[in-house]
Amino acid sequence: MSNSGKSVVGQLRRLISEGELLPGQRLGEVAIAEQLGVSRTPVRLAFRTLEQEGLLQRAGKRGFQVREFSDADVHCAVEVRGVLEGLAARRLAEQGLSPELHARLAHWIQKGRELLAKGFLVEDDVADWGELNLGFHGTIVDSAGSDVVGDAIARNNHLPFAAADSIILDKACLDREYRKLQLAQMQHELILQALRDGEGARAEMLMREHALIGLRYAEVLEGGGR
Amino acid sequence: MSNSGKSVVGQLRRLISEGELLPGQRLGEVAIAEQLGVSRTPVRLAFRTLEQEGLLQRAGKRGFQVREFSDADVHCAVEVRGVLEGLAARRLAEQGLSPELHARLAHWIQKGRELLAKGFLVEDDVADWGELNLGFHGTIVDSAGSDVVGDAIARNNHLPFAAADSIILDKACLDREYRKLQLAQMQHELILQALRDGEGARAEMLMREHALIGLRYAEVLEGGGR
DNA sequence: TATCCTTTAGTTGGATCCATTTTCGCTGAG
DNA sequence: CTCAGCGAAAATGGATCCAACTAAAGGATA
Repeated sequence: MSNSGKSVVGQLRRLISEGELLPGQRLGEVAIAEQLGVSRTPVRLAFRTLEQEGLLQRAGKRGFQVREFSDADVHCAVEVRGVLEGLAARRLAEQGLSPELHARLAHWIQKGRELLAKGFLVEDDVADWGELNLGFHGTIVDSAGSDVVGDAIARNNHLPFAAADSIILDKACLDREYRKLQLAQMQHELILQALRDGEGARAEMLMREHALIGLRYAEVLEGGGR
Repeated sequence: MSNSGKSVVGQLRRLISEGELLPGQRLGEVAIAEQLGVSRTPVRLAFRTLEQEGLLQRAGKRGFQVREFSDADVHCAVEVRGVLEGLAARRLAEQGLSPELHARLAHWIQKGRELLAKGFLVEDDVADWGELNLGFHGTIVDSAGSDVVGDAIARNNHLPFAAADSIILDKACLDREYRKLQLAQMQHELILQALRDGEGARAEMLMREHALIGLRYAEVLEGGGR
């Protein structure tokens, strides 16, 4: 079977985010089980996990259905990530940035500078930006002093449109994406500045605004990008 | 069986929050299954749910263990609730408070006034306050325009010390609790004022500060009350 | 003809069974 | 005496079986 490698949860997540399973669609355990070539047991386990993640919701008294997200939901999910990452940034600024942490963040910022230095984007840059963006954000969140914040962000990121690396919406329009990443890079640098100088409130607000980058563009692009 | 009524998830949650299952303790499926008098299947489902809720974490490659929470975790969890409820309050203020919503919130505030009017607390008041507090907070969160915020808060509230109704720590010391609830009531009234007048930033900040009530007391009380 | 009741089919929750993996303990050798 | 290797037992993941419940469909009666 081709599914041995990937978990049922991951497969279902992919099927949902790729639109194979439509929002509102009712999911039967047996149907999914035979579609994935496994027994009902792992499917039942996966349904519970995905329910907690927010991708599925109970359909009445019987079974689950793919949750559908409105524009307001997307907006809220991005704002939720913003306030949570803002909280992490503020805590980090308040507790002081160690030299090691500063170096780690500066490393990712340097990566961003190099990526944008040539003045335009190529397709491969998208993955590289995703990596450094994940590194920058992850470093801040993991340093907030408790896993609780990171867990809350991770749970929120299970909503496919809410994750930080969903900034890149449109590989076709690399010109616009370049300007977007320029702005994001600038915000990263300002955030590090605020963190270094212990400016908690500024770091928090910068991080919250930073989260909205993808959203504002998504709104302009007529609700694109899921 | 005495467990037919309550779900396995609920029973495990109770066992954990009551200290029957100690933090760091390894949980075997069979052990829990026969302790609860059920088969392994519902236990396996419950473990996945509780893992997502953050009460359990994977113990190496095999099985789960009760997650242990540091003081920093407690602090962070309360702050997370604060920023999320603050987000809900700000959104509500920005979108404007309908007359119906204002009436609902004023109703809970009136309940609070009546409860505190007599100048002291009796034991039964604790449950009443929990109900009105839940009503007030729930009304705001449910009106934020998207279930995403409420879901994030609900997930965070699965951490037993993070829920809004965990303000009441000490039934023995009703005098101190009375002063605490007086403060909380005042904050509720200020929050409604800010919501009514469309003061988004003020509503958010008041809500964030409001979340810290239990925490500040808990710190003074030497980490008591879970 | 419409509504209510009954029956039936399908779906979900719980229990048990089988296979795989991991860990612990025992034994033997250096 | 210690460490490594092997074996056994236990625990977990997956599959299947059984029971209970829900929902839908069909028939009967007003």
